[in-house]
Amino acid sequence: MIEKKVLPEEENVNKREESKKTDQEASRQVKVERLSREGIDLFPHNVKTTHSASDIVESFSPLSKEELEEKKVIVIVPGRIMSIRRMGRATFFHIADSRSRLQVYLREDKIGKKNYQLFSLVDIGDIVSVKGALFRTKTEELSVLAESFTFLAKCFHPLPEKWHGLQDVELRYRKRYLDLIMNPEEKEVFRFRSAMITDIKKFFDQKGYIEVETPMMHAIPGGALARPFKTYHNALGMDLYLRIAPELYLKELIVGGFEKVYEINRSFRNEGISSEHNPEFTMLEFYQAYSDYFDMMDLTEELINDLSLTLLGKEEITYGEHKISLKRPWKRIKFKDVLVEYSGLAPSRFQDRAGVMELASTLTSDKKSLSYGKALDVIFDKYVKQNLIQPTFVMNPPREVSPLAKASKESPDEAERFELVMAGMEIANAFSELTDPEEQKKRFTEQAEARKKGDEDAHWIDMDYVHALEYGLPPTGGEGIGIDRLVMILANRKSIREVILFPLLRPKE
RNA sequence: GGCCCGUUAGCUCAACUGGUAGAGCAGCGGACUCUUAAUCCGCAGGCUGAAGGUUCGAGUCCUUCACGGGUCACCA
Repeated sequence: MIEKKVLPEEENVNKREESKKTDQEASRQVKVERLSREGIDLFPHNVKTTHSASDIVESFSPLSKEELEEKKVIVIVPGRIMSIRRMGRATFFHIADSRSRLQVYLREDKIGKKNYQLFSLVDIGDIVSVKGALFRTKTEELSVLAESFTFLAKCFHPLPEKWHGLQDVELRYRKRYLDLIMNPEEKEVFRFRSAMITDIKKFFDQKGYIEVETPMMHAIPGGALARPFKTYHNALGMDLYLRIAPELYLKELIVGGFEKVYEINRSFRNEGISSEHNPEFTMLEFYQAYSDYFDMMDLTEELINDLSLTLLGKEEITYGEHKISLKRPWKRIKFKDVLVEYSGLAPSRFQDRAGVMELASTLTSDKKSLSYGKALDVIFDKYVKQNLIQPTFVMNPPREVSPLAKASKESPDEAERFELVMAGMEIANAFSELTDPEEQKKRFTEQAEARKKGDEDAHWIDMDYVHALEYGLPPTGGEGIGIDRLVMILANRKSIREVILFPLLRPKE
């Protein structure tokens, strides 16, 4: 009885799946069955190849028709079929690898009637390897004259349109593989990203830094002002938080005697999603003993300028409608001056504290925890940031919003800290690290009070970290750079989702 | 979370003030041995994101919901 009840349901499930199949998928299924009947392995374990399509394009493009004919280069080349042009007893098709497309010319008289018939069961999207000699067509296109072909994988679904590619943004993010198959320029973005990270590592390695890995799961989330993701460790029976920043651990390594450390890895913040925010994002953080935030400014200029020269071969880049010059030196301006200069607000408006507080309170819903320092920060975000297109070091923000930075000697309300803003986006954040344990404890206590008042982003008290400081942290400059945003700027992409392979989306259905 | 916009064939897009849902590519069948967005002839493909409502009649108007994009808020 039970089995009978279960079975029809299963059948229904299968039927539903089958009825979901489109006519095109059904037709591919029929081909699969016919090929299997012919004893053809559609998913072989391996394949021997001699070249990739890119290899061939790179190595043989300079050769003329005659040179190719004379050399008789036989290749075995794999690739995904991107287009097919059948013309009776001859067929042209293109195969693609990660960089290049290569044309294949297939003739019935060359590969035999039987094989030519089998090829009629090949679809766009299938992965094959082709063996044959290189030649040039009448129109001079470098091509393979096929002697044989082998299935490497069957594609069960039709590919998106060959001319327009995949346009639907949602589909592009949900099925990134389709985006990558269809839109080669998207592949370039991720190739660029990879090259950039390689160069960053080279840059720091050459300067004597060591790359380290610190925990991603923290008992106390620290190093930034942000809301964390919470998780739970069963065996230890404890709550853990995904890190919001690696900062505190990296400074503990400086205490431990590594003078220069960096880490490139994910941090996680449980906050809104936007074209500039993904809940998990990649941050570069680096710390250098015996330096301060001025040294960090120099280093930052050098790094980003280097990256642009190495990867793009220029110092002037285009970002959307803006031209951005990365020529050194970059603008350095104090936080309080930038407010006056770029906010568009009358300087007099910053003269009385009450007026500033009032203005800020109209800009934010979070009024409970609004202090003077926070109020200035709110005004900066709302009125100033978007106007800073050229790279700008905004120096000495309020001390109150910088609980891990040294206070400025001359103006104790300010922090020895800067934010690097570019294209209206915050790219980096650095300070002369606060090294005095007593002062750090005081700052943490201030933060705890702010938290009590409802500031959910206030820093947690981390006595382990204070304890580490008690052993002596030398004067240290430290910085975090948002890698995703830096890729956005250098690769000219307007959304962070365009530079993260799998951005977070709500599951559909 | 607020507001605005979008969701139509596998893909890219049409469909006027409510009146029979269409094209290109892809697919299927046929012709074609140098094509390249191949060409030519023919065919098939849709519960218009989901659920309600208004109407003689809804892809189109209204409500709710889902997902996405933009923007504001939040957020370094």
